[in-house]
Amino acid sequence: MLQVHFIRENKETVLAGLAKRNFANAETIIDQVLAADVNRRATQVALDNTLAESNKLSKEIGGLFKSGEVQKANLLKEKTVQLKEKSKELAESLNSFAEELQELLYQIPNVPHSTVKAGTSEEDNENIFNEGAIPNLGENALPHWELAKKYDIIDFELGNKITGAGFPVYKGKGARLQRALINYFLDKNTKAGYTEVQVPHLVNTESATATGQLPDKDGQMYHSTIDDLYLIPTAEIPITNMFRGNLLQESEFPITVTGYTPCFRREAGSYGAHVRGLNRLHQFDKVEIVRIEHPDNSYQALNGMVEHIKEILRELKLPYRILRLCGGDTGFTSALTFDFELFSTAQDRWLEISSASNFETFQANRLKLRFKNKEGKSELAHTLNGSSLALPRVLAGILENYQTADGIKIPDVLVPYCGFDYIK
RNA sequence: GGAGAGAUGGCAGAGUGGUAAUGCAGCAGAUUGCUAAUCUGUCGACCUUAGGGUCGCCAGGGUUCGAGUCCCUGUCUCUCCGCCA
Repeated sequence: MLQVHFIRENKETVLAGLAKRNFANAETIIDQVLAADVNRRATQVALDNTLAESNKLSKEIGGLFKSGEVQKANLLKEKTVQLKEKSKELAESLNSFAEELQELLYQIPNVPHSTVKAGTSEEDNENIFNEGAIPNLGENALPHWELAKKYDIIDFELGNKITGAGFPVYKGKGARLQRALINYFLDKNTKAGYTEVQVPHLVNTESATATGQLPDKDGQMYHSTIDDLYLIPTAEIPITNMFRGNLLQESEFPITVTGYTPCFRREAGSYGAHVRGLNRLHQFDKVEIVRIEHPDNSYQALNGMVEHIKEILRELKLPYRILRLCGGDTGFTSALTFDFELFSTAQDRWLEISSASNFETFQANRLKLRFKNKEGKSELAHTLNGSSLALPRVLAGILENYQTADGIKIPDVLVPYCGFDYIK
């Protein structure tokens, strides 16, 4: 959520930013925000003045009672009754202006960073980095869902029986490889200074709202209505909300946390060949990194996250590219997002495996996550997160890119974690 | 699930109807021959900035001229019991 005073003081910047996202009716909604803001403030001033008068009278009445001047006191009492009615009306209208303002602000996405290009869809994303050799697999290369069946390591039908589509069962060396990846990722992250946590997999409405999944992505999360809890679509929610409402000292920066969780997504509206196999699941595993940063350092921190993820992919020897998302493809809450995609040779397409974003103060505003700055004032912190990494597509990439006539070769760096070097 | 206790500023912790003590931490300044001590101010949010004003003691209502304090509803935490991995 953008801060009202930021919009008030930087209207043109906000409009230019929203234009890069192709955000419809930006001007209209910004004007509505500004109007609601003016109304809210004017009403608050009127209310404050009424209450001030009322408070003053109450003090006088107190004094009169003490000195025994009951008649005078009763006269003043009548006056306060009128003031009370007036302030009640003003309070109600203040509330409705504040609510209106809040609802409008919830609809406005973050202002993209200056380096973000305008664009409407993934077609407009900028490819800014490529690394890793694309293997030559020959004509008999199989997509991962065939390999999974051939070596009996992932059972999609079994998942269908137990739950439904998009809930695979990993078996034998498939399960072991999955666990190896989780451990490997967590080890890499903790070695880079991230503190490992295990967090709840269900969150309340407040948490989901603070990181921006609600109200924007309502319907994408599984919702346990009886307890009003949501299954997490990403560890970003519980981990970032660990710090909700906190007032930090500058010396506490940077805060760096990593955690492994399953992620649950309804993926309503997804269909077709692109959702085959592991490409799009309702439940998948992911290791996440989250940073809370001083505003002056957040972009440097984002670059650090990108370098960190690069190193992991380098070690796994997987061919990948980095995209800087265009305005239209950047998430609602993000100011700048880099997507990592690995190349699946057998499918001949790029698969998104990580997304690293700087949210600046957008989440912090809802989280009320602040720090004391050098002037002793409270200031919003910056929040960032990235996947390091999402499991299923990395698994798909390994199965497909490492397939040989003798079976699936395990990347060297994972062999100690797996305890085997081939899946045959 | 049953019973009891509780929720106050960044933290700790007073305050049972008259308008939020105190300590620690933070920030600013003063002073002193010195890794520090001492003193002063500041130290929640919003509005307005010339003063100021308003709100704020878990949330939402109510009583009252006036509520941290009294009443109602809800949420959460702790203790004990029950159930259970």
